[in-house]
Amino acid sequence: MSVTLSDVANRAKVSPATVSRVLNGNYPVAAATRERVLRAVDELDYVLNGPASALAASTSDLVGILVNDIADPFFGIMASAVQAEMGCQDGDGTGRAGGEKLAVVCNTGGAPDRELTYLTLLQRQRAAAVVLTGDTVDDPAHAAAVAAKLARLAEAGTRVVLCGRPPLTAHPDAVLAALPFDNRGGGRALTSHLLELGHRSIGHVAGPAERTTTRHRLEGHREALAAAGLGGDRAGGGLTVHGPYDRRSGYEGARELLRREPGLTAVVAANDTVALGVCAALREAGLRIPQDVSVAGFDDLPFSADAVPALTTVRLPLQAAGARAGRLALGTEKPPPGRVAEIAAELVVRDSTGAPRTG
Amino acid sequence: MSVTLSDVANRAKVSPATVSRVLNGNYPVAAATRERVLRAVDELDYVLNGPASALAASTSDLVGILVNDIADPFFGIMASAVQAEMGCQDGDGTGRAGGEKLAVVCNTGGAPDRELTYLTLLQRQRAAAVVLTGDTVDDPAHAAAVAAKLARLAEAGTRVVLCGRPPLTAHPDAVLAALPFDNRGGGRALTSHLLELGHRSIGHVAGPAERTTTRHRLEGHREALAAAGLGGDRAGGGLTVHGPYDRRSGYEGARELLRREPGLTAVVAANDTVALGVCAALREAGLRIPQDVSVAGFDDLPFSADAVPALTTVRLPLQAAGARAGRLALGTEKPPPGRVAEIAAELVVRDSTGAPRTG
DNA sequence: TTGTAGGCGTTATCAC
DNA sequence: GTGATAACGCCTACAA
Repeated sequence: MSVTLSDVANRAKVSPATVSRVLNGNYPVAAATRERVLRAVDELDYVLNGPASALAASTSDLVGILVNDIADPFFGIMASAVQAEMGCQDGDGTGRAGGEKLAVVCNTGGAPDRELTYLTLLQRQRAAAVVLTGDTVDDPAHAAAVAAKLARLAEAGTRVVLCGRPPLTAHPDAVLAALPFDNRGGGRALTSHLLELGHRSIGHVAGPAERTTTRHRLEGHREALAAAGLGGDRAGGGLTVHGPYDRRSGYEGARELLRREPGLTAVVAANDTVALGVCAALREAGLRIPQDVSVAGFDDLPFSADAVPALTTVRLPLQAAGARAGRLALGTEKPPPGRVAEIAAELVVRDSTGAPRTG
Repeated sequence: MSVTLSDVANRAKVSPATVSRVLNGNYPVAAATRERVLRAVDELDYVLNGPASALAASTSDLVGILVNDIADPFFGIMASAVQAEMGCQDGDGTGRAGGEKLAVVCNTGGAPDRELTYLTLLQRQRAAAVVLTGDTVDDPAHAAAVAAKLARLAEAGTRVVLCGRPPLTAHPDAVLAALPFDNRGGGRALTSHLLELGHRSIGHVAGPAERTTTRHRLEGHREALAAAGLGGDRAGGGLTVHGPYDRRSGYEGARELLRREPGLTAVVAANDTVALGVCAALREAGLRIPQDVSVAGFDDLPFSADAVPALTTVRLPLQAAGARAGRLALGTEKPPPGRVAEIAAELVVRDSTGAPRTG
């Protein structure tokens, strides 16, 4: 079969225990012995049996990252940042992977049941940590189920970190740290910006109706409107449509908004991708951006700066947040006081917003 | 500690072996017994210990997916497609969902050593399968190292599939199947298209110099030029610059090309993202697309259709290729004859290319 | 500093 | 159809 620890032990003329100790490195071993063992490992081309050591140590070196949509750079950037923290640097230049954690990214598609399924799978693997990114379904039953699952994971020693997702209400102590994005503040800043430019008829192509992120961004939007004395029906949804986080949703949403209110002078999109769809629909309707209609996105993904016109949006430090979540999951960084640290959102004004057309 | 198989066995008043059998579903068990066991599992909220079963069965339910850059939709789309295939497929019509595989996405950053490190990690986990996506460094030493590693993995029972990567030259039998993209054909089609439009001075902002994909796309480009009688210096690199697969590379590459050859009428980019950067630089130089300069991308990522102007590019069926690779890795689909099936690339002509300005 | 031995939770091979 | 019982490969007190 495959070469085992005792094979190495025999070759190096030591006990299996000693081999285990040099491999794990967290135990004193004589330099000469270690040398001999390492050589044997190399000669035999030995690779540790992960499952066996996970069983014996009752913990694995797997770290799970849950994302809604891996094909969306929003999640890709965070996942990448988390993974980058998992230290791929070999401890002793031997090219041997030392305290290496394997970051596994799990694509839930945003489906509540898949989220739970993956959590169970990770629990089964006795994952060392789990990072949940993105928002979640805004439903008490699902929230409770996830919270319960996370509580069990935490109980079993898995470190749970929330990145860009609101803290748990049910078992708040189950998560090591939560790094929610300030979606509300971002939404408020964006709409305030539009109001300051003079816009009074602002459409909103929001995200999926039942998601926390959608709700928070919308709340920020409405707070800004209310602060400007524009409450009531208009803020209540007359100029709001919902849809998924894709280009098509923006395209169709904009057409629908135009139908409802041809006098529209600005559109806020659920995110940058949706904003691109909005722009396409607007152009198709013969409207110039921003002369006729202003458009704003959210997230500030890399392509937004290159859009034509360059997109006004709200920057979320995805890379930084992911990196921090990764360190938290690894135990490299201390959790913030209260275990919650809100991530600030920053308004980025570019060329897709301007003063409304007069008259 | 945590609840184990024997706890369930006790509660259900059966032996651990029986519990194992109903959980794995691939063994005859009396309906009544199964019922009782399942109930006990539910009541105890039992979750299988993955490492333990992997150890005993000497195989895990992990499937590794290696990608160069998870934040790049090019890889995100493939990874997502592979992962989508890992869903619960019923083993033998029993209906029980047991064949869940955990797809783990590993971000190599395109670095050769990280590629090997991840392969070792996967080997350590006794992964059931490994899917390698994207291209690789065009270096014999590294290719040999990877091939050797893959051979060991295959030897240990891991199913190896190559998706969008050229077949191995060293241990061709180590991989179950290779699905290389027809980068050469795509490159040829693209440049032919430009030549047919009348372009004679075509710049090329290529990918990283030492990668197989870069080489193949470039070869296609030059084949087309040669076929049109435009060989020599121009084809040899006078109008070719290299850089990473990002927007900035396109931006700087285009500026450099413009400096070398102000009379340029077309630019071929390494991929769609790079093409966006090219467009930005061109516009900044006061050039219209495609009236003054035509631009073409590669891959046909979702945003390309929304670019302004919509990008002419070469479509790679990333989603379909990923799905097929996933099925191959799972053993759901038969490997192609010869274990190699080239994935066709299709020219997509949109608005960013046109006839060159006359005079 | 190093060796010995028991156990981690499952699966698989026998019997019954 | 079901129950004992050995592996599976490694970790970790405990001894030496």
